[in-house]
Amino acid sequence: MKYNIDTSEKILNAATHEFEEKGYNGTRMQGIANRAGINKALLHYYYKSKDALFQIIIHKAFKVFIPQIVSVFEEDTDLFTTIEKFTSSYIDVYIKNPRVPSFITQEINNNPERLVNLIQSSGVNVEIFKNKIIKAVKEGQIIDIDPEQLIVNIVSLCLFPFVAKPIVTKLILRGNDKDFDRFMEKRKNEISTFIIKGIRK
Amino acid sequence: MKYNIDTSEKILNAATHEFEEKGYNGTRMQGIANRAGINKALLHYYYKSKDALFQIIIHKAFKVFIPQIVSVFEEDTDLFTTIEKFTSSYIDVYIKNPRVPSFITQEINNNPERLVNLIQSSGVNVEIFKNKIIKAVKEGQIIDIDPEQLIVNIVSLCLFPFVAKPIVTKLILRGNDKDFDRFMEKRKNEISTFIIKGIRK
DNA sequence: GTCTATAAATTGATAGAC
DNA sequence: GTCTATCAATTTATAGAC
Repeated sequence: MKYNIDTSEKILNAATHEFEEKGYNGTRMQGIANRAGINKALLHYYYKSKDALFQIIIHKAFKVFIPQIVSVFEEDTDLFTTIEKFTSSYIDVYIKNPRVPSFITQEINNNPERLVNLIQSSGVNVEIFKNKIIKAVKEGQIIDIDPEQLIVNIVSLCLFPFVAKPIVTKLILRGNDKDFDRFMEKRKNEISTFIIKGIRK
Repeated sequence: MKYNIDTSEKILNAATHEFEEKGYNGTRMQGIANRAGINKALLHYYYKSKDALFQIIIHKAFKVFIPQIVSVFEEDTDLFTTIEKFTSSYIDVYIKNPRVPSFITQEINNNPERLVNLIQSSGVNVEIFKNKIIKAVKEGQIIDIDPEQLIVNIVSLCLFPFVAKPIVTKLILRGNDKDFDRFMEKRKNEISTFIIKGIRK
């Protein structure tokens, strides 16, 4: 056998954590090796280069997280239900993977093009969501709001708390990680109420 | 004279741009020198080390941006006016300095403690804002909402679009930088309406 | 004050033994 | 498959001439 699947997994796991915490430029191959309990040479045996390793990880992240989001878009329900489902499942994904939003945010800065391409090739189609909003406006269910503004509102309210987690935790909640988790659990269930109240006619 | 103030400024300017674009770990002293039109040795003559340079810049960023925010908190106006003024001036600051939110976000990941200390020592007191919200709830002006959730809502809606600028621009607006600027100008004037509608009784 | 040259340390990657 | 040793390139920082 050419590869030890267990070692391969250990490396991928360690690398994921390192990249999530420190970003691409902040991560050291030595750091990944230490975390995986192996040495640098073995890293290069399993994964050709730092960049190759990174690309595998970011692809994997999107393979996991994007489909859950897309499926909600495409369901044939009314706008309010879509918003409820989207916010709830979106926040839930990141409660279980709290470092991913920061990871993605760092990648936005380092390589915006790659990220945009990745999302687009993942099959995310914002137009479906836009059309649902436009329809709701036309039918008089919600106030006259730009679909773009509303979408940005929804995503901002879900994602930003994770990106600014230390600030939210220490400065606003004046607490610890447990407090943040409680805060986000509550948010998961309540944020759609805030949004819908803000657009309902 | 020991320092050429003009050169000193040129360096600081170049370094600010480099750090904002590439983050601490992505920035090279050579890159700063190139941008400033001088050489590396002179960088170290004016600023002891990369880290020292970075600290000066991030301190300066906060000295500029924090007071404008704090002042709005402390004004003795009702909650709705506070929200209107805060969102408008907050977004306006970042329209003029669009890379700062990403810069700060990166620093959140690299050194959360330093950032929290910096903000606290800048005199930001969230309690004043919290109390204003609690009072508005008690007096029946707004629905029963957690002050923490509302504050996070407000900040998220203002800041996140800047952090995710490339995604917003290309994926949601399907446009360019000009479109993003228009989008944020509109947002600056309208976002408080959305927030207030979401909490008003 | 500003430059060239170079030291000193770090880091991604490879060679080769076992 | 996994390791030690080492290379080659990069990068921060300093020494010293002008």
